[in-house]
Amino acid sequence: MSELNIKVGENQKSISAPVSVAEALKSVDRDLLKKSLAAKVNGEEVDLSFELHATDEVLSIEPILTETRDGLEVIRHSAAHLLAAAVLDLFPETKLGVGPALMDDPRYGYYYDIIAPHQLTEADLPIIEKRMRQIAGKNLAYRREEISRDDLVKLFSERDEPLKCELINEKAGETATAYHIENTSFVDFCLGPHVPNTNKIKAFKLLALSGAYWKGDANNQQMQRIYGTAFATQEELDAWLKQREEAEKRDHRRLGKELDLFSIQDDYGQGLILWHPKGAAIRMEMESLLKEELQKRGYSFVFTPHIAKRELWKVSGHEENYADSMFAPTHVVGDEDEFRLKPMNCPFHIGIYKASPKSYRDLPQRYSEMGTVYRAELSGTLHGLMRVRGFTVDDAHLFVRPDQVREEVADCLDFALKVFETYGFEKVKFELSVRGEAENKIYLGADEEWDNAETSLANALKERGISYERIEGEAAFYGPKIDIKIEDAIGRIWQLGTIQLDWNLPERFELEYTGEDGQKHRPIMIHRALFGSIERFFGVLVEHFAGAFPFWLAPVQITVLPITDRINEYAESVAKELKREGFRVESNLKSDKISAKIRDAQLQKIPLMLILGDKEFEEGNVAVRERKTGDIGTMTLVEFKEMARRLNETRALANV
RNA sequence: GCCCGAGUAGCUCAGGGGUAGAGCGCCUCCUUGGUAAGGAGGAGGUCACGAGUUCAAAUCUCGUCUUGGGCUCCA
Repeated sequence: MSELNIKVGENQKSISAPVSVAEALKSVDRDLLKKSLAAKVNGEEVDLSFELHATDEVLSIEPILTETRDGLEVIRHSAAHLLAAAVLDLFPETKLGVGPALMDDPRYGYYYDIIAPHQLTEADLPIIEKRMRQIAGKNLAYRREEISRDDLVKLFSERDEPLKCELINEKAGETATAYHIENTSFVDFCLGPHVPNTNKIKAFKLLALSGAYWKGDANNQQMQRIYGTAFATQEELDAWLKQREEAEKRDHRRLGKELDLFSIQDDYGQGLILWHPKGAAIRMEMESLLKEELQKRGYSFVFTPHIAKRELWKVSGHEENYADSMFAPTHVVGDEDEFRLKPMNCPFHIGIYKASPKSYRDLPQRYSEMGTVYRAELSGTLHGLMRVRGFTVDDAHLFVRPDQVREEVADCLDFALKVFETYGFEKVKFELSVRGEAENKIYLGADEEWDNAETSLANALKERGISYERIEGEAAFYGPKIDIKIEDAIGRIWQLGTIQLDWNLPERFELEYTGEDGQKHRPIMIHRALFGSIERFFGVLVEHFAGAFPFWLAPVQITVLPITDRINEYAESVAKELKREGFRVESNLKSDKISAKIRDAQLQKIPLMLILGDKEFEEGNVAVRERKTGDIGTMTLVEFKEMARRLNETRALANV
């Protein structure tokens, strides 16, 4: 028996080897072992059962604890195995695909892709889940095995698991690792680590069923995917389920209908939005905010058509790279020329730039447009306002000299922060996508150009004191970009706009300006959209505010509620006066009781209600109720107008 | 596009081989009530569409359309 030196946290000690990781941890701290699911030995993830052998070096052992992200990943991955074991148990003919943990998808925690002998339906989920619980309850061990690749392939081909064989041949080295849950027929080709036994998986749930292509490729066989999630404790699972319910309540499709904001109707086409008066009122405010800021920042407004000659899309490269997302060409009867609906606005703004020669003094040129574009999205991907076929981009294209990039980008960042702050998005995330190891990607332009551009973007971010994430290899082939993401009121992340540098289109369209030196130079184009799509951002806002828009955005800002019919006339005069001042006002003259009228207004989430009875009429006052606070007291109409005007002007998020 | 679920009144949904149901909303009447639902009556539906099975289909079968969940965070 020999000695082994281990280090766990600050504790260093020597124990006799060989010894399992579990025993090693236990020798340091009993409680620590209880909380551990797996461990990292010198940084490498291993099971608790992993055997440590004598060595001269000091082994650093870091437990992977239940409550950490790594721990959760182990739980979820192990739960995926448990799911597969249950499915195999119930349907022995099943062929296995892959079953990873999902750590960044708020919807699910893991899945397993299978080829099942019959088509599963939602009714199967509780059955499978029940079997998972039975297996988990038996407290079976997850056993790891090191095995030669050939033996493992043999094992899986005997079990008639063609997909597993394919994976092993692709991924495994000379030796491979397999995991087996004891007393089940489940074996997986898997790196691990896993929980030591099934009773460590305490809180899990199956969630959904879907189709999924083998390796995500639509040319491959379609498999059945079972989604589930798992957490370290039941409390966490319950909290997650509750959050999910909350998200459902905020669903913009549901609220859009309840609040009469917009509709999508078969007769008009899938993925095409009809903005109802109330939705349109909100959109007008959204656009006003943008227009104000655009004007302040020296943008020019332009308008461009919805279709253009097919030739244009050839020059721009869309025909070549983007044809699948474009509506098919169309033409005037009897005419040769073909036209296509625009999927992007850039070529039009380029046309405006090219309409007259530019000197270096003219730059930057900043063109902005609420440009409506059309994209032929696959029917199955359409989703409410979030994924549509016709939408409006708060688009702008800046034509700049290389020395202007940093400053212009910095202003875009200010712009973004200002706008999102107004909506109450306190957490805005920026991601800088730069070129990476060009494996199968051909980056356009010289290395020097790229270096300069990437540095300009990074400097713009730094200059504004914005922390950002740098992502290698995510740049477009034509230039680096900054993506903008925001976190909403219930912690969900939405990818919105982007600031993109582009030297491809200037090249394709041969854009020029005359420099100080009298020579022709090529401008750089910056594509810049903050919302990405007005429709989508509107959807995000609906969910963010849960339909309870702040005063300045609310489609109906004020509703006037007379207590009795005697007051109707006064109520109407108040409503009329407020309308004249530019507020969006309704009045409710039905013969309902005041409490019923209030309830109605509350359900419509109208920010301010004016409750008018004999007293108010006689004194010429209004009694104000705020939808969240309730009664906020009586004031003169003049005072009320002043208060409401201030709410509008400051675009206040709270109404009191 | 592909896989699975769903389509019944304006909305939310129940029902189910033999007069089509509820609540909310809408209209009318009664009620005039001070901060989240007063009462009564009425109108409103080819049960998504098309075919088939049947004496009989909203119901069962098939197809179409629409809609919802999803379609490699890589053993």
